[in-house]
Amino acid sequence: MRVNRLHPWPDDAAEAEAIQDRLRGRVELTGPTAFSLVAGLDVHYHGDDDVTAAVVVLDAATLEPVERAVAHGKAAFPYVPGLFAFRELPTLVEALERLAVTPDLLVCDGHGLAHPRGFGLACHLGVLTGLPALGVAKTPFVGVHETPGPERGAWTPIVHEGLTVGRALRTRRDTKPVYVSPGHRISLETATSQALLLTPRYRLPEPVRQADHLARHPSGM
DNA sequence: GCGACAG
DNA sequence: ATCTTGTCGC
Repeated sequence: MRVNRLHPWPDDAAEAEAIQDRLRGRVELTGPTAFSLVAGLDVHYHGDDDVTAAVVVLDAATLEPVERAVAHGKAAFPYVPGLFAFRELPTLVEALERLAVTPDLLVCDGHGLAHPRGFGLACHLGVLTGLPALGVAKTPFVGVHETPGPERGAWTPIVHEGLTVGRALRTRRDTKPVYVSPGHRISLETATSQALLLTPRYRLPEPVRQADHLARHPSGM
């Protein structure tokens, strides 16, 4: 698939924040409620700044893999909480561009709206591709929330600066929750239901799990 | 001033 | 993210 380059690469944190503040206005919180080709994305780090980005596209109905792609590169920015997306974006975009199919939904490893400026990795990838996107993070970042009940499907709102920006969601019974937030062209409600639908067994959604596996073992096995 | 801080 | 053993559960 093709991905647009909507902005120049930032030289420092101030420029990166300015890009986030500008692109934030493009985020849409409504969109489709059902999907047929769902992509999971993840990045694996080696040594200091070598990265491998992986994308796995699954058939939403069966959760069977349809296509995979990987790309190797360098972390493109220093790690700064809140600017994390700039590390992985170029390599993730390269992997996406190697896909022959175009997915309907991107499931990203990190936050979307639940971000200090309301523009996490999932929002950034959504805006660059124009595709619906949601974020699933393994740890909370901004806002406050109660602990959801222990059963699969239980959730509580994440409230940041008076706004509900995401949900703490229990995807598996008695297992630490995940933190779901909209990225682009999706509602919080749909992001939550999709995250749950895509997680029939383990803690993390199947697309992200498989992308994680592929990023770690690009050659197979 | 000090600690915390997606991956 | 990554450095790392054993252990518990499916």
